[in-house]
Amino acid sequence: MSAQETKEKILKISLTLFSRRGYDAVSVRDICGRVPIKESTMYYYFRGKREILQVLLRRFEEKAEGLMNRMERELAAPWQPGTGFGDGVTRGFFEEYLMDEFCNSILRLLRMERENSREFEKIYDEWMFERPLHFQQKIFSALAERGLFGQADCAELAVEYYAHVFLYTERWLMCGELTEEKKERFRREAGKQIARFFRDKGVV
Amino acid sequence: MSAQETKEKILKISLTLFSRRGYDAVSVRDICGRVPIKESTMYYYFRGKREILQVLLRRFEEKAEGLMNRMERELAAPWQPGTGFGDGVTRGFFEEYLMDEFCNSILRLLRMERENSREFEKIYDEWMFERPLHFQQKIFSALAERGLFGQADCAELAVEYYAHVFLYTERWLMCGELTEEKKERFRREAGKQIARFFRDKGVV
Amino acid sequence: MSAQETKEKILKISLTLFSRRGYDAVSVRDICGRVPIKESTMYYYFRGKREILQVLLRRFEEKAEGLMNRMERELAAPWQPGTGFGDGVTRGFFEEYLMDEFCNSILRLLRMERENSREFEKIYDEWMFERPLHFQQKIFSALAERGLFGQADCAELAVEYYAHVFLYTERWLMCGELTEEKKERFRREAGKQIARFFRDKGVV
Amino acid sequence: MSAQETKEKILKISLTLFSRRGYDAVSVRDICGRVPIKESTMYYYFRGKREILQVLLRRFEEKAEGLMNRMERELAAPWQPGTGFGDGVTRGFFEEYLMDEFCNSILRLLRMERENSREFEKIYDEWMFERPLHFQQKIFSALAERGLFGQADCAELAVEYYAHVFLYTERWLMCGELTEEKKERFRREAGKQIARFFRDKGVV
DNA sequence: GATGAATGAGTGTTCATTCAT
DNA sequence: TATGAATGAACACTCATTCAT
Repeated sequence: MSAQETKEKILKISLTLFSRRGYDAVSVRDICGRVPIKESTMYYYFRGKREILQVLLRRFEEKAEGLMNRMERELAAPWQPGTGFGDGVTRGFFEEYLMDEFCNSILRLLRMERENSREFEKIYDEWMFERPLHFQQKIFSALAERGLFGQADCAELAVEYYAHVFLYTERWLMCGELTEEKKERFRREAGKQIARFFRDKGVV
Repeated sequence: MSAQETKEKILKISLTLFSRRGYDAVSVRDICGRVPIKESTMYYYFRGKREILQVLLRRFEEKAEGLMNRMERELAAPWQPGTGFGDGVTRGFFEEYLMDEFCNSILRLLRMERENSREFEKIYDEWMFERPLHFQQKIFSALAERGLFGQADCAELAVEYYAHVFLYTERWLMCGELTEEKKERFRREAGKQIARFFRDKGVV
Repeated sequence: MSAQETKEKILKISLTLFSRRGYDAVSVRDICGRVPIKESTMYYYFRGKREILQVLLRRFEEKAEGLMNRMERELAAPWQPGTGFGDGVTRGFFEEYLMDEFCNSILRLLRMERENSREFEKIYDEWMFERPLHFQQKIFSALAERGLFGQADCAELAVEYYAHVFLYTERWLMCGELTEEKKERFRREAGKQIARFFRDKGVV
Repeated sequence: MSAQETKEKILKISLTLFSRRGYDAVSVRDICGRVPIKESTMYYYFRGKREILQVLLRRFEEKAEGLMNRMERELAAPWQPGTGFGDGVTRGFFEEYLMDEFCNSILRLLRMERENSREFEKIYDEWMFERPLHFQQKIFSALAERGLFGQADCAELAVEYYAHVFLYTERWLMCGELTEEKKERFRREAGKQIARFFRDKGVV
């Protein structure tokens, strides 16, 4: 195994364990035993347990930032007739963010660690609430501009919409193993609520 | 301090710490240092750290069970004209459950620990999702019976309704200290969404 | 072995090892292995390795302070004819300070640790140079007052006198094991120099 | 940087750190981080950390031996009228030995390490006491031969003389950083004592 | 010449728990 | 009731060293 691979494996396994049991409850022994390397080898790649966490968080913020930007650009592009406008970005947000193994794990980890640290509380709040809500609001604004949606307070609509997404996210995506079965259940139930939401708002 | 008082103090302090930092991150030293008693004294009252947690959980289940039963009985009682039907139970659910210090702490603890244990995952799911949803469905059924609410799929309505409650619960009641300010914010924002919900459904 | 005895034994063994090898080079394992207790037991008596050192230092400062005070009082007392004035205090300084096992060990430890810490440098300087020189100056003043010694700059005389004491202290008392043989050699050689010193100064 | 330069840099930095903190307290990481090279590179130049120390010691012994021999030769040379006989060698002993950065560092290192090792204890004793005393005795013999000094037990005189040098050496040259200020203070205070010494002995 | 990758032994320290008193 | 004294197992981390490249 090459050096880069070893480092990646440490990161991958650490995230898996951190997201399941929380940062503190995972020991360096646990991580290294699964790579497998000796504990002292870990200190060749990282300055300490803490640094693993920091690298993971930095990567997450970059990835999430990139994803959000990409989706905003897609939103600005002209509407492709024949597809529900905004379907693509919604699917992107679900599949590449909430259900993406890496992002999902980080969000779970943050949800646990926010209790111990103001910094993590802030990051969790940003990426679980602020950004998604803000993004959803933009979608509704874009829909309204194109006349697909009645003019309304987009911020409030975003909250109403996101509440359903969040409930199902918490229920199916953020606990236990992220199985295909759970993902499917999330898609189905959240999809149903979303459909109802648009029907209620008079969108065809 | 009497024996009973000591035992209660151990439980109270343990819950406070567990709900903030998680079960594993709290040491017997932490707990006993705050009571204050010597660590070995704790083993006179409890078989071990684990038992403290079990006693707390048992109490919670009894208390929550009792609360739900009491509210269901209230729901069955004839409607007091002049008050919004169901207002009392809703207020009860908010004030005596989600915002009650004991229940709130347990729910936070469960939310953390469910990652480590199937058992806790089950309990959390039951008391954060299953029971509240089931209970909310009963409210809507009761409202429909009394003609205050159009006939509809009460289960689906319950989900739609509870999604908002849950979002605000997660955002304001389940992180950081449970201050009066946060409680007030929850009451206000959740209340607004609930009002909108009933308006949309044609309930006066 | 009683608790108090255990604590004292930890202190005694720690000092022995610290004074030989230096604080850092002595491990908690080393100390506990010789007591003998398990390492975790040490943490019942002391908050950490550092605290052992602090307790030892505090005791030394108290003891040395007490000794200096006692000797100053003796100096103020009327001269017992038939004995060399000041002989008692000089003997006290040698036997109960420089050659006392506890004080000797602490001084050796301080001599090593002063390289690592300004605090220790200060304490060493105080108890190896400042205080002894100041004390010796007082002896010469007292001798001069009683007419046993020509008036002179007592501070300079103290330095001249103490230089010999210090040389022999460093050479025989502050390295390797403090054997009776070395002590005897110190007494003899330092005594000779002291005698010569007084002879040179015209004291009978 | 050439291989030879790298090796010298390793030695120089090692000595600086060893003399400040002691051999054990300095890690290979510390040394290599300051060179800078990778730890593994060090093992190309030296068989291990221990060998660095041995090379330094060997060099010191050669250098000190050379210095002593040179000074003895100077002593045997005919007296240059107009200068205090022996001034040159005394100055040489101070400036090129006690205050020379390399020799000073080695002596400090030896002073620390002699506690851990018989071998170092011997070397320290030799180069801090035996040789200087022996050398000083030769100076006095030479002075006496030339009639500049009353016949006396040169060995005893040497001890008396060296005691002062040693006290000031320990106090100003062997702790903390070896600044110009400290050197100057040493020259001044030791010089004063030496002058007094010769005055007392009737040397003009 | 120099290093990237790895390791076994050891560091000080915290942990939940036991048990005689 | 309560505790003083003790412990084995685990913790994150540092160390000098090795060896293939």
